[in-house]
Amino acid sequence: MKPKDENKVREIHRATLALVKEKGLAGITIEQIAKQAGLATGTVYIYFTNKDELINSLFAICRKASAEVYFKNYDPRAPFKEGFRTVWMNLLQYRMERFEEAVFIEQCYHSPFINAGNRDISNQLLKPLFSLIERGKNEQLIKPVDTLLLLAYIIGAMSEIVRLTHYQGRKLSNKEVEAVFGLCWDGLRT
Amino acid sequence: MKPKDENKVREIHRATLALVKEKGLAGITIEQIAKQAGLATGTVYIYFTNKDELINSLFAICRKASAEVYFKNYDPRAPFKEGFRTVWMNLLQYRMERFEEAVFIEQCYHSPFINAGNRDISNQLLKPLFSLIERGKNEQLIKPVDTLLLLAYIIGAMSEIVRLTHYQGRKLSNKEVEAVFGLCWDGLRT
Amino acid sequence: MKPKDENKVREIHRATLALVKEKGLAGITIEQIAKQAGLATGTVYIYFTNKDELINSLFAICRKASAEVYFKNYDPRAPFKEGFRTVWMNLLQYRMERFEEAVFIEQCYHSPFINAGNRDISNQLLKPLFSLIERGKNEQLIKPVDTLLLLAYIIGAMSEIVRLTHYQGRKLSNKEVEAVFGLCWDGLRT
Amino acid sequence: MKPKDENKVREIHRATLALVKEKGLAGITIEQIAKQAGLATGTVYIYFTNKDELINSLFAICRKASAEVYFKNYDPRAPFKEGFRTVWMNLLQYRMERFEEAVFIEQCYHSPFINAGNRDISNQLLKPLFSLIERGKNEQLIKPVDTLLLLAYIIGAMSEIVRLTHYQGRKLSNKEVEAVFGLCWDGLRT
DNA sequence: GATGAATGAGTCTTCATTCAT
DNA sequence: GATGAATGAAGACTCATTCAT
Repeated sequence: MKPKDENKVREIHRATLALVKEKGLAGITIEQIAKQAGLATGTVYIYFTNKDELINSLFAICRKASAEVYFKNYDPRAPFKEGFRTVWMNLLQYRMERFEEAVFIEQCYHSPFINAGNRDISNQLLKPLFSLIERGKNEQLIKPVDTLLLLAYIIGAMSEIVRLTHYQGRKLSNKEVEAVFGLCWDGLRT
Repeated sequence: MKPKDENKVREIHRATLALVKEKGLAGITIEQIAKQAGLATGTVYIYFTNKDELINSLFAICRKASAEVYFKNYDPRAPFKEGFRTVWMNLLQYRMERFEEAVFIEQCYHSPFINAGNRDISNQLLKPLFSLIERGKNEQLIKPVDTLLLLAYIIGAMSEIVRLTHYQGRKLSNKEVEAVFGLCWDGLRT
Repeated sequence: MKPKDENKVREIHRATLALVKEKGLAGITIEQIAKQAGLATGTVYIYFTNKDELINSLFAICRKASAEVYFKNYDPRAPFKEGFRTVWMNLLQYRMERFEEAVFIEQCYHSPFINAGNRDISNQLLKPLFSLIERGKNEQLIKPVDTLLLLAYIIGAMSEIVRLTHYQGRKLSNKEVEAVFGLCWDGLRT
Repeated sequence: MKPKDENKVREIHRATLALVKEKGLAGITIEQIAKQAGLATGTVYIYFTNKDELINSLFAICRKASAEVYFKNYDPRAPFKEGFRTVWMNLLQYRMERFEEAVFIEQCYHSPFINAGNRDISNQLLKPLFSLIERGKNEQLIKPVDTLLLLAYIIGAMSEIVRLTHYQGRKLSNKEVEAVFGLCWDGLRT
């Protein structure tokens, strides 16, 4: 007896991310995913009841995984700016390393695949970031602007920069990272 | 292949934008587009040779249209900050009013529809913005950071904020618009 | 503009009956049905939303069509035996001519296709036959046995005889028809 | 291909009969059969080379089994009517108890599974019944009608009555059994 | 030009069968 | 022998595109 191979779930997810980045959600088929993952078409259906569930589960995983990394090395007793910087750097690194996931998430919004429940859950993952910004505002280090707007500002700028460099086929130098952080921080601070 | 009724072309484009926003590129069919535009399926093929061309032409139009609006009321003799502010406001207004186009463009980027040529052309439309930022850098009002990074910073932040408010089902108040401009400008300025 | 061709519905039904007789419900595919009807696969889906509906509609039609023929030339003022004979002959003729329909109906019972509603409706079609037998019982010409049992007796015997001759590749002679009617009538009469 | 555990073969057959009655031949899969029999999918293939053979073997068994029971308690020296009555009652009892088998046989007849050989063999099982009726005709107790027609009459009527009561969810009372036998016998007798 | 029915290649999904454990 | 995951051919269904009206 061969037990269900939890590894295969990961292989399928990985293959899906790669293909969505390349062709978009509109352009992928189960057969392609299977081939990319080194499996037969039917095998995909052992691990997922259908394409919908495959996409939704991947969506949920991507959302959750990112949230778990954001606060790595974050020390709540350190001064705000230092803590913010840590989290910001984590975010940047994660997004650069996992660009495919960002593309996938983006394509999922406005897709017939993602069900409403999944969307809501994923927003809750922003909460820790939300609290962080609130702290900065309480300490009067951050402008007294609606926190969600501030988060959109931070994440939007970062996403676009990651996207740009990705398509330029390069990485940000350390100097550039500092410069970009400077843009972001100067925008936020009082 | 493009006879008289230029009106129908616009109807089809409009229908496509609405549907892509609702269901994503992955979820739309020619039949749906035709119905939404109040036409028969076959009629779409009188105005577009195929789906590919329909999407590509819409992509090109969206790109161009936006570029044309950016510099409305821009006076090159006015001080830099004033000019930048004018362009920034134009950008913001355009994106809020035509959110569907932003979604469409975004979905197109990783899709099997958009051909390489179209992608390159569209980037050239950024040139005026590019020059504007360069001017700010020359006048030492803007940080000496790679201009493309600065553009990504400006546009990324703005896009995300527009998206956020769109999904919140609201508009930015005048005060919020000023606050957001403040974030952006404080980030950029020396 | 080419309007939906009601003829095609009939073609598809006809093709389905032929194939079910040949291969059973278990052995038919939409592609086969389409080919047999001289259509493309997709065309079948213009007239039926799915295989299920195709089978169910055919089931309903077969049931209804038969009921309409049973009482042809039946004169309620004629003596009972004469009227019964007329109906019995109609039944026999119909079943011999439309053997395929009988096979189809038979296969449909115990199939995943037929939905409960359809089953119930079809039973109501037996009502006229039911009344006829009741009349015979009232006139004390027919044995005082549960009417449904009598109907099952009549129809079961007839069905099997039709089936037998069909597979023998022959028709009943006039003499045989009379003989079989004799079996049936002698069983029923008081 | 048929090793020890004859028990499992029976379990698989039993499971198949139950499922065919419920869903028809068109609706069953090997996986369902295995699950119903409490086995793994692969195990079925230890006892049967393929689905075809599974169905055919079950078909053959059902046919044979029934034939063996028909003449239980039949005394060839008893008067014809008594002997016929014994056989008729055996047939009735068997069909009521094993309704599933009747459904299965019926579904098999127009199916891509049953091979021609199996069909012919099964008809030979009717021979004892055939001889019985011939005896009745020789003794001039039974109408001089083609024997196969008489058999179809007897079995068809009985099948339909069993089916009717089965779907009514009830059994025939002793009185009803006598009444139905009366119908049949009065039809046959001279 | 406009229509929408017709087409059939291409998807998703199922399922008989195989095979590693 | 038993298991159930893996396979891939085949079936249901969709949809871009064509074409008769």
